[in-house]
Amino acid sequence: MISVAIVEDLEDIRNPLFEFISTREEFICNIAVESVEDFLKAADKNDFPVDVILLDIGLPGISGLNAIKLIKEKLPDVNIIMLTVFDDSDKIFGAIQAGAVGYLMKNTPLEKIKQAIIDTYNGGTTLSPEVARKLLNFFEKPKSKIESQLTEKEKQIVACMVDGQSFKMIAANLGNTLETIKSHAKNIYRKLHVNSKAEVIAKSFRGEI
Amino acid sequence: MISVAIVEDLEDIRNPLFEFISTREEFICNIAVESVEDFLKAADKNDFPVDVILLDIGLPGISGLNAIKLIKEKLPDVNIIMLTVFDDSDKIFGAIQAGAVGYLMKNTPLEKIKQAIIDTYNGGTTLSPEVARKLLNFFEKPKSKIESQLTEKEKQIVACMVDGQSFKMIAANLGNTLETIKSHAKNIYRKLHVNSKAEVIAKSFRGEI
DNA sequence: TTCACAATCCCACCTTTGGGGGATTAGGTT
DNA sequence: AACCTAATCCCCCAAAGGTGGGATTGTGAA
Repeated sequence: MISVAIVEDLEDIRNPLFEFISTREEFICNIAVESVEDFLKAADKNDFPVDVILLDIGLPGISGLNAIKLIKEKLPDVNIIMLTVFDDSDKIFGAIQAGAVGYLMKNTPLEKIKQAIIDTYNGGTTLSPEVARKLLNFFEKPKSKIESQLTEKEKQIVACMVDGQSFKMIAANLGNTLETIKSHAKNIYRKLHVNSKAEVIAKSFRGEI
Repeated sequence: MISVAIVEDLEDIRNPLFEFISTREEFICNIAVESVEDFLKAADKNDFPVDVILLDIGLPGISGLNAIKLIKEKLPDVNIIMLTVFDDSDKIFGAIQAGAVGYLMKNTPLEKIKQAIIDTYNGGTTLSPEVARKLLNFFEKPKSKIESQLTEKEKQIVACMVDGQSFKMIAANLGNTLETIKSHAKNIYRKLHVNSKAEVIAKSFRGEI
């Protein structure tokens, strides 16, 4: 019997999923929670080892993406299948690199989800067709970088931000005043549609710049 | 209606496959041949554009693997699904790099092959679970051995920081006060020898946490 | 039983950052 | 000439972040 956990904030999705899985004789579902925080708590109390986790990628609070690393530290051998409504390739690659082994759209028929859990448990993996094609495309030809809309100077400043430098340090390093760097930062935020240095750094590391 | 071609030397496999596909109303099969050479000849004479090819990877003469390149020169937009009896990762990667978009074991049930053809035609792809897992393992980051000195709670907060969240947002998401998060942040900075959120995010993305 | 430490919260004070205005200069386009 | 943009700098003010102190509770190890 395969022990399955569900981490999904929307009741309309979590409840039918729980209903389905807990009534299959192949599965047992001791954990069906709405957040990563709740899952980590539940996993501590649970006697059954968790075999497979169905994890929403877009959870509020700790996102499913960041949760993978946290969960794998606690449960290194668990198989994580990501659930998503979007076909978001950035998140797909993030999830894969973090160690997820499956990636399904939420509208996947229940019978296919069942098969995916079984395949995953047996060391296979299930990707929705769109996700699989994205992976193959990655291999076929090195991805063409999206031409950044940032100017040369702005890219330099982003690079300094990514190093963890304060505006003051950036100004010193690039030979400008603090005000100049602040001014550039404002323009960078506008172009990237963000409003903090933290978001710029995150975007940069995700390859979105 | 999807035009499907079959290139497979073994009659025991080719004939049932042809029987199945040509009797589905979704498909038409004008080409069911035993070699790549025959396929290329048939493709010239055929009026129907070929949409999907089921191609044996281990053909005598020109192998399926080498055939991909040849076929794609003549029919650049065709979708090639490889058929194999072996779970041979070298051949898998070769086929993918050459431009195949699907990879199925020959013992795959006919209904799944049907679905794979439809998915492939619609821009998706189908990999058998074992093949998919191999691909994912290729992408997965080797996990760092450095045991994090951060507590569970602290790791959660770092995960939120990495998402670009403000302390206020983190407090709301984790159900704490702002002061609690600030207090944890202080401890995180001390443990990681940094003094800003930006540095924590940078460290995290570099896998140094 | 002490002791350490994680987790929770609070206050005060200061620095950094973000958003809203500007301005000037230099370089190109139309 | 009129216009745009990049790059440089300035001011002000509010929001967010960082630092240095606390306090309390609970758990688990020495």
